[in-house]
Amino acid sequence: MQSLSLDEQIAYIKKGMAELIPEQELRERLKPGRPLCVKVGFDPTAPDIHLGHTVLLRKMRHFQDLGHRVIFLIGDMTGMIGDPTGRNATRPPLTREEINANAETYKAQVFKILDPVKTEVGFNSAWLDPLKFQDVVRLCSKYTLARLLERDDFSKRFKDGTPISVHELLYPFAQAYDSVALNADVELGGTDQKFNLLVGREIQRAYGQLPQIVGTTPLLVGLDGVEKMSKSKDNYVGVTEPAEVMFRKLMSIGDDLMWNYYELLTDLSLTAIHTLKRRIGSGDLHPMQCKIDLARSIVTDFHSAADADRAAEEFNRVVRRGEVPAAAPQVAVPEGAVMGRGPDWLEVNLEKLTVGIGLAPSGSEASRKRKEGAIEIDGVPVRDVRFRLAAGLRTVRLGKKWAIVRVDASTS
RNA sequence: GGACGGGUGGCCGAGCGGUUAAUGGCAGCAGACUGUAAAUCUGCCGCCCCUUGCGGGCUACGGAGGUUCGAAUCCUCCCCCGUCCA
Repeated sequence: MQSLSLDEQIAYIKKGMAELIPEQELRERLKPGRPLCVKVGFDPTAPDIHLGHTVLLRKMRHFQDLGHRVIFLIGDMTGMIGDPTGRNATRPPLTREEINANAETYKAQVFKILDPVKTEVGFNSAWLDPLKFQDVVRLCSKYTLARLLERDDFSKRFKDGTPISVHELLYPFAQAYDSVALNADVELGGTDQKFNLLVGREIQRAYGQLPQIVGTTPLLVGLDGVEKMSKSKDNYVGVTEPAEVMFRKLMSIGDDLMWNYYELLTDLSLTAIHTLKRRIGSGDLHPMQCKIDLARSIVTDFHSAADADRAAEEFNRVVRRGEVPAAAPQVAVPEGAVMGRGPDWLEVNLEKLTVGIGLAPSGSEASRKRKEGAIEIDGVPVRDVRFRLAAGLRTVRLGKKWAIVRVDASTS
């Protein structure tokens, strides 16, 4: 990787990046070939990582690939302030215990992307804690209120009359001081972090350092193709989800979104991605195959190639051929569903059965689905309430949910 | 402290005394179609019971009371949220 030309390095870095400010400075600093100090701060609030977060992590990894030092900085001190970014209200600060717990969760998930050997994990309390009041005053003297109010959320809240506590104004300085403490060459963050990252440049300058280069990564669009990926929108893929689930979720994205994901969630170069596009255009590559490859690549990152193969196979079997999933749970007929018995059969109430084995959330829902003909037993839609199940293993399906039901007539 | 406006099902948002489990949109679920999808079309979209019926019951329109044969719709008090004036 280090044998790449300067242009190639820049291209590698710029791929999937929203902004690089300023690119020319990065070029200059890359020239001597010394490892740069790349700093990325993480707010220890929401440690449940999904693919949206991995865009930034992947970019960090790219810097590692190029031989640079990457600092994974946990903002334990700033977490106590509560980052006002994107908030229209004051954020409740976290306790020490919460912060520590979240930091651990982070570390457990983050190394699926980052190279653990090349990653330095740090806490900004290390240098923020010992600061004296006069140090803080000195830090604050480097910036003006007017500039601070340029920031969107501050000015909006100020105009609207929503309270802004003074300590919130300090947040960008704390973050900027991190850059000073580390003498960072580069700081990365999401596009929403742009303001804070840029303050870092000014403060570093004021402390006689070379201002850091700022790189922002775009927000990842969620599976729905519209809103940004977020847990609350339920359009996300969590990095700890099982391979099969990840695979299936990824296959559900629209074809257009696939290119965006290729750019932000794989290490393929832009030229390689273009080749794929061209091959689909010429009919040489099937779009579905292309999406399968994407899903496989992402699943491999968080599990393994073998898991990805298994997931792909499972996808083929269940979704494309409509066969029973390997992971379909095997369950007994719930007692409450049994209406009658024979020597080699069991008569069940279909609605109670589907609820009892977890395919339907409520009796009413089961009843509706039954009337819609959505309940299948051994591949045949069943609309009868009372249904005779032959002894043995019966597969019951309601939409995407499956269960293998063990029908044991002999036991009374 | 004062003056208005508002709180409806996961969300947005109609309804303003009676076919109202509550229009419509979004989200969701199922079915059809397809290359998995997306898009499109169709049905569903509170819970429970009986069961295959335009069945029965319960709960629901911020909370608590009240008026009425009957209230999400009217009245009273309370809580909460916005806007404006002090």
